[in-house]
Amino acid sequence: MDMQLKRGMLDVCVLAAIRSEDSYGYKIIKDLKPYIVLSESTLYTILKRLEGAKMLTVRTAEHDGRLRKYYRITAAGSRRIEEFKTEWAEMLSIYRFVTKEDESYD
Amino acid sequence: MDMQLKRGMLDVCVLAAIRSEDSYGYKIIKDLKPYIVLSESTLYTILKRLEGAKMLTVRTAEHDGRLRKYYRITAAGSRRIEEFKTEWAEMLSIYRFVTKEDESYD
DNA sequence: ACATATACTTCGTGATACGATGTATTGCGT
DNA sequence: ACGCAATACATCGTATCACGAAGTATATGT
Repeated sequence: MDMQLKRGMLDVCVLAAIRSEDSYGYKIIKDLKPYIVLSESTLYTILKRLEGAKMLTVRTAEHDGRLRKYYRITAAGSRRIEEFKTEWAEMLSIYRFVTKEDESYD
Repeated sequence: MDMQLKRGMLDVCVLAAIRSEDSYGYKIIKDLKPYIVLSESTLYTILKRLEGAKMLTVRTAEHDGRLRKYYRITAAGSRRIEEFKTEWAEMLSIYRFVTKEDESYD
């Protein structure tokens, strides 16, 4: 999968991964793996960016004597997912343009 | 439209714009405008990249006493468009994951 | 004891979209 | 005749961003 292509989906994928319940870095990567592969350095960069944009909040909690950072989606984060749905319609229009058969010759 | 999202589509859009007949920079921008807006600096960067990847060839021709650079798609360029169709299936799978309703609570 | 999995962090690099700016010609309105 | 918009291409610098590499530290299985 071309990195450029998935680029715009990454942020929204991470938000979707924490949508139904709070999650943490390692788990997010594993949950997303069937759909999109991303490295740890990529994920933590994204999490920081989303935190800066107030699309998620962070809380540190101990689990089995080890610290975990749990991420929770905010209203702004949910709105971002909704916005993405709109953008997808534009993507679809572009897709149709690219894949439409050439009708100049037949 | 979020730049990140359209990023992966740009190259393929440009290829699609010259697919049915040779075209030149200014015209490509106008033809793509209904689907995707890109600046001249962006387009010429892309055209150079696609030329480097041998997905298109360039020829300079005079038109109304002014030089134009006409771009023609190659077999590799057409293959790139076909490849994109496959990638789109992955994009769709990601889209479904992001937009699927949360079934944890009802 | 050692390897593997879990868990998070930082740094550097390469790719790339785009605004700004520049050059040059054509065509149109007044 | 003059100015301005449109046509047409090019270059430079910058900001964003994904990711590999490397590091730190703990838990668990063999």
